[in-house]
Amino acid sequence: MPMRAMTGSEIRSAFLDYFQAEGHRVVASSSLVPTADPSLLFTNAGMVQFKDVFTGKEQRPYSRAVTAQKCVRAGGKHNDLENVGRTARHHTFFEMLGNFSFGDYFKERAIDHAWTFLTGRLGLPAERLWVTIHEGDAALGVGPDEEAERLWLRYVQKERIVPCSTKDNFWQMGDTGPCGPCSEIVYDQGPRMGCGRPTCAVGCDCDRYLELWNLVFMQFERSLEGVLTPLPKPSIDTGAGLERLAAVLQGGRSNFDTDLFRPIIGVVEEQCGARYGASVQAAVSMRVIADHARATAFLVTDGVLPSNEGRGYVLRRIMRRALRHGRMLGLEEPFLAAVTGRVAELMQEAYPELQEARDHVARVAQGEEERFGHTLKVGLRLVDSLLEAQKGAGSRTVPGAEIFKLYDTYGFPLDLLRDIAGDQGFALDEAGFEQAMEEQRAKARESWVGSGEVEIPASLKALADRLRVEACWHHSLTEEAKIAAILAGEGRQPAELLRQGETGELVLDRTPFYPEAGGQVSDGGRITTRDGAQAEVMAVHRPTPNLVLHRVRVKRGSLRADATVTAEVEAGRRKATAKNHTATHLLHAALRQVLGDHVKQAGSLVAPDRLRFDFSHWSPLAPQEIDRIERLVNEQIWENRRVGTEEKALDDAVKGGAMALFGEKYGERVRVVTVDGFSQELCEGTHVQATGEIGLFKIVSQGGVAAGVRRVEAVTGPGAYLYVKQEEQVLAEAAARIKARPLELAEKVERLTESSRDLERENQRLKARLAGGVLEELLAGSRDVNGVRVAAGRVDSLDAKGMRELGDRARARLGSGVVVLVAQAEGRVLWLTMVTTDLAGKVHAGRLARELAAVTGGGGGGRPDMAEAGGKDPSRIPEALERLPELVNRQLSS
RNA sequence: GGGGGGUUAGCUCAGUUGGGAGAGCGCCGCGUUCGCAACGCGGAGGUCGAGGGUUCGAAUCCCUUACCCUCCA
Repeated sequence: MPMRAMTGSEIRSAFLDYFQAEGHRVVASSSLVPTADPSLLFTNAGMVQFKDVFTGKEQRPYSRAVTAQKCVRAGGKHNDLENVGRTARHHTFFEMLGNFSFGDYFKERAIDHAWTFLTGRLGLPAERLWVTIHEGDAALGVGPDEEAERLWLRYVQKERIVPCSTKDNFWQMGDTGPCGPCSEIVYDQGPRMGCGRPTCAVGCDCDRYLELWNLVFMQFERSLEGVLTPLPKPSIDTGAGLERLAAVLQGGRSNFDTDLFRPIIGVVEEQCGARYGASVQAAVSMRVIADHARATAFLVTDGVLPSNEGRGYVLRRIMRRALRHGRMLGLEEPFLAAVTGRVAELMQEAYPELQEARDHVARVAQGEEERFGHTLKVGLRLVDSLLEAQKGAGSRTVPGAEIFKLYDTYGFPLDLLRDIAGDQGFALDEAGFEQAMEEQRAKARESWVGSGEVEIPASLKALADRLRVEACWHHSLTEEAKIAAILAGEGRQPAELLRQGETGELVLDRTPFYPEAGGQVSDGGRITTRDGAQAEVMAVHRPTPNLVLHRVRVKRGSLRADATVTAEVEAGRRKATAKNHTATHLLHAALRQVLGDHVKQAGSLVAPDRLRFDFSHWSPLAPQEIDRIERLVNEQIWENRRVGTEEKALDDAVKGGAMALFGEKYGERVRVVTVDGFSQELCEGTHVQATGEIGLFKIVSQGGVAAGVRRVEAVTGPGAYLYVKQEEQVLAEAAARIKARPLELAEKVERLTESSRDLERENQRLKARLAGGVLEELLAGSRDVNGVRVAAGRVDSLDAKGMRELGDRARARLGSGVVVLVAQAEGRVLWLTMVTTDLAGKVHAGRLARELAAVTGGGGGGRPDMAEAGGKDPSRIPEALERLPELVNRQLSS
């Protein structure tokens, strides 16, 4: 027996070492963001990165592998988020240890290895281990897994081999594909950890019987009809949770009592000044924070940012839950970054990327804490006024609809609302809330149409399986090729012939056309036959690796399947695109040099006329930063650095420092594009041979795309020249208009604005004086209508604002009366009517305005004391004014 | 993918039947003070996210769109 329990780190190494010694390739953990699998939110098991290997779609140069895989389980089908912290075993982030056989060894070796490792290397007492096997399933047409039972009997007594149902012990990847029975190794932690019920046994959901390791025996292929046929070369997929192993070996009651978690909890203890375990509630909060901080650190490191949809939303929920528990511990100031920092320190040996991304993670954490703080602040205000209103209405219950609105629209945490309302003696209508919630869920489900994956039509799938296209785009622009297939019509059905004027898609056996990929747009060009037929290539794409589709329009003649054609790429477009693509790599490297290593590509467009680059970065770029980036890129162009490409193994490429991007799918062999001494990136695109060809690089714009993502657009070569030229012209023209030299432009504009402002003021003064005169005139011309003073006048020199000011002054001077102003401006009529308050109820300004405007061919209205109206016929203004006394009089006498 | 809410001065935000674009803080100037803070007076600063429509008239109503917040999937 070892004197000291193994640490989590030691268990991980022991596992990898053990299987490496047994002929397994140690494969690095894949990103938490699954590559090329839109159906999966996060990597949630060790086998995810080997999916295509199991189905045979992908080949690897090894047939046995071992991994320690980072996993996240949150959101999606099994949503355990609410359980984390309350139980001993639930986590959002955990590490899965797994060994894999791809058609190599099967059940016997898998069982031997698992047993030997647990009892031998880890020293777990054999008498505490139980195993489960699949009991068989008539519906599936599968009998009990007697083979596994026989093999287990070599190590365990029959009493400790428990048959289990399909629900627990039969694994399948999806509705179709590889599947098979599983066998689990269970550890008996003893009665002190159990529920004490007489029925307690393996499978009980208490903590006594702990599932340590799941062995999946992939031995069948499931067809669409649900029929299982044996696989010729069955495979093995296993998974053991590192946290559980550590808990068992270190003798703790929970996964949180291991060295994987205690140091993280320690940081939380320091932050809030309370001891872990002092109170049950506080302990839950500390566990939640520790767990969620791990998930946050790993997810952000793998390129996920908190947002309001998809993966980012799950991350945000995890982070906010941690923050909420922080507040429950009395932590009001940002604390999460300190905790994620500790996670990075603790795990850096196994996951060096954590340390590299540490500052980035801290910034993201801090940003989210600020945003959450804001959400709470706004929410608290709303809660206050809501409770106030309820009190006013004499109610002591908060309606479900209001709770829902707070939660749904403003993101206010329900439990916090419960606390606040409770303190003030309010009850919550939680049933009403649940109902509203259920309605929203139902609505969302209804509209759900499936994941964003584009379905490939069956006809294309069949074609792809049959064909293997030869890609020539990296070494030539013109190729002799044969038309392997033609697709035409709405359903993209195979066709024999494509006639003049028709559009369709061509499959060639070899092609020089670059298909749209990695942000680079596809080539254009033409396809011709010897007998003079000609088609224009409009777009090229590649739905599967074996299938390149050329979208064409036939200009002349017709194209026939099996015909021999000449495929010719438009060289100018290709060249311009290549300049922009290489420039994109230079820009990416320059951004990282100037802004820091947290800059990661988040999206990219490479077109012939421009390039667009999205990347993770927190603040807008300062003008000086843009200058430095632009200059750095241009310096590389002036240096005329060589651009080389090279094929190598993915591992070697990454070790050599090449930039690999998340969200991209890479095979075992990758293409590395190197700009000597400056940049190295995995890339399939087309590039220039030396940076000098780019000519000139100019950033055209920069802006934000989403929180934490910035976008830069730039042009190169002739495009950049044109851009600069245009700016020069605009400048020259502007300068010419104000008779200045371009260099003096700023100064001269400054002087002009100043003088224009002076003139403006002078104008105001004159207008005011003029209005004074007009005012006197207006008052002098006022007349009595049935005991009411009516002042009316035409003021064409004033605009609407001036009229209102004049009207106000006239009304004040009048004390009691009616003011009517009318002006003609740009062929239209503008009316303003005002009535002093003492006449309210006698004369209505709105009605008066409407009636006056009607005469001049318009309409209008307003408040009883002030109204505006318009019209279209200025020639009738005098007529309208003449009718004014009559109109006023009619209102007075009605 | 589907809901809810938002976008108004440098910042935080008001702005109800559609009819004067505002407050607080900040900034500049003047006053008060030995000086500072505070205070008083004055001032600069607004494509009311963008585009279309309805109307005599739109920050306000309708449609489209961008972005942000938020919930659900």
